[in-house]
Amino acid sequence: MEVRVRYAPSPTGFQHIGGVRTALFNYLFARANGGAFILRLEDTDRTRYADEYVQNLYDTFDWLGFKWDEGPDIGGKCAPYVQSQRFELYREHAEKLVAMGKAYYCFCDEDRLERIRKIQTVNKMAPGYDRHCRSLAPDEIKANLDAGKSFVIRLKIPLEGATAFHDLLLGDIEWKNEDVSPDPVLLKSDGFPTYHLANVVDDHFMRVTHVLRAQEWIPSTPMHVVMYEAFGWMHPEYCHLPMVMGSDGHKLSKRHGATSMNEFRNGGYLKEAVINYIGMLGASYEEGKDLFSLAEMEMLFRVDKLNKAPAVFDYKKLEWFNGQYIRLKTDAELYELIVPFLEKDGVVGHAPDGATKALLFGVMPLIKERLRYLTEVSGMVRFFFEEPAVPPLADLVPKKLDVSKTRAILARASELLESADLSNHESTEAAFRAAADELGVKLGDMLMPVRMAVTGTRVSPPLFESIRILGVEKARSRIGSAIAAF
RNA sequence: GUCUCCUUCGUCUAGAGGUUAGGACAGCGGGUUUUCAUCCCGCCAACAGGAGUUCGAUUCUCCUAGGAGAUACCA
Repeated sequence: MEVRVRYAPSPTGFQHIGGVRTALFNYLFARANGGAFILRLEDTDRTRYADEYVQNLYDTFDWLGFKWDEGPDIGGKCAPYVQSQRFELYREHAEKLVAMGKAYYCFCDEDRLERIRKIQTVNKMAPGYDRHCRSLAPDEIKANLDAGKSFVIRLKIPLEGATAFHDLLLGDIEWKNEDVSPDPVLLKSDGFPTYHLANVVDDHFMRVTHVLRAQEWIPSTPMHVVMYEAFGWMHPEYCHLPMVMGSDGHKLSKRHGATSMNEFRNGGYLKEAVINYIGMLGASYEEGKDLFSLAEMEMLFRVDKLNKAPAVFDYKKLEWFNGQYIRLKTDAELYELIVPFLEKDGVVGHAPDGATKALLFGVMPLIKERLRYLTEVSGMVRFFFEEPAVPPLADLVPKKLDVSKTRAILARASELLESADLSNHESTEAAFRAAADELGVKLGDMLMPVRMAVTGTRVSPPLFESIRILGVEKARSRIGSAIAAF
């Protein structure tokens, strides 16, 4: 039987780490098993829904480079893949369960529900519906319906016994029926299905064979199983994925730092780093190897490689992955990645001209080893495009040296640069070293004032290369400005 | 509160009934070096606790503790 899995996000927020990870694992599972990966939009929560979230979903996965085999945008044999477009199907099936005596109309309003909740809390009882309408007489139901009273449809959870299911990762899990949520709502009063109904109906009709989802769904799995049984359907295989936690051990959320993929993308992360890191969170593929491409993970993914315990999201380790992948890029690739950030920061104009591009290509090897995030690029290369402010004296003069010495260093450096062959590192460095000796200072102390004058910062790409790319004339003029400020 | 799941260095993890319990990130120290990085080397650091099974348990079983998740007309 063909393996079919799905990622079924609800467009009620921006795509975040947790969702993307669930999507990744489903995607990998499909690829590793030669199956199909389906995207389904679960837009049944009309109060939290927004179009921009749907757009964000597409943008995010487009960026990551995930492709689904069936989905709202590309169709497929089980279309439509948007739940709001399958509206009738759910209603019909909810009614069907009522007809079969497996579900019932409930006319309890918000107030009554609120009241019983209050009583339950006061009496320290487990909160939940009291099944009041489960035993309504047929004529009572008919009267309510005829009166046009608003209703929901609730699933009858068996009052006794237990419901068990097998989890591919966790093994056998059994729940006493009395501990299953008492008669969950299937169809809301607005006619929309709840997640539970829509999920089960769609997974059935879309012939989903494996449900890989976060462990927070474990408690609702028994009610899903009850529903499948009520319908007389086989339920899919379940695999509940370990959750992603923040550093405090709680479910990862905004307060732990960036969580939405937007933030990572705008924050200068590479998709390869994010995918690699997320794919390794709660899993391992091969001892002694850390870097895995998406293609490699597609080959290697197996459920028994997953860990059962929740995993803490480590931004430091992601940062390391990011640096690794930046270093793996060719100059041309890195250039493409970096330009949007330079444009955004106003370092270069839109659609850089040939000269700018050539300059940046020259700079690429200098910054590749230094970037941790693409966002850092502007700060590193700005001095190539803009005149840095003349540094204050205090920053120009190296520790232990005085003003006149520094002035002499700058003058001498400017002189050396005039005749230096900057394409030859050794000779340039040798010349500066000799000059430093002459002046009685260390090479580092000789170069730091020059660095400050030319780049405007204490930390910069290698000086000689930078000057070569910038142009000796510009460099000397900046040194001149610094001297003039004394 | 109740139910369910989970438990190897700070973090992500490998591991097997007998190992000096391995790797990676972080941290610390050192080397290379014109700054910063990169790169290289080294150090620190873990089997939650208690019973049981066994010649031998970190590994198997049970209990305890701790953690997490769920307890909605949200997913």
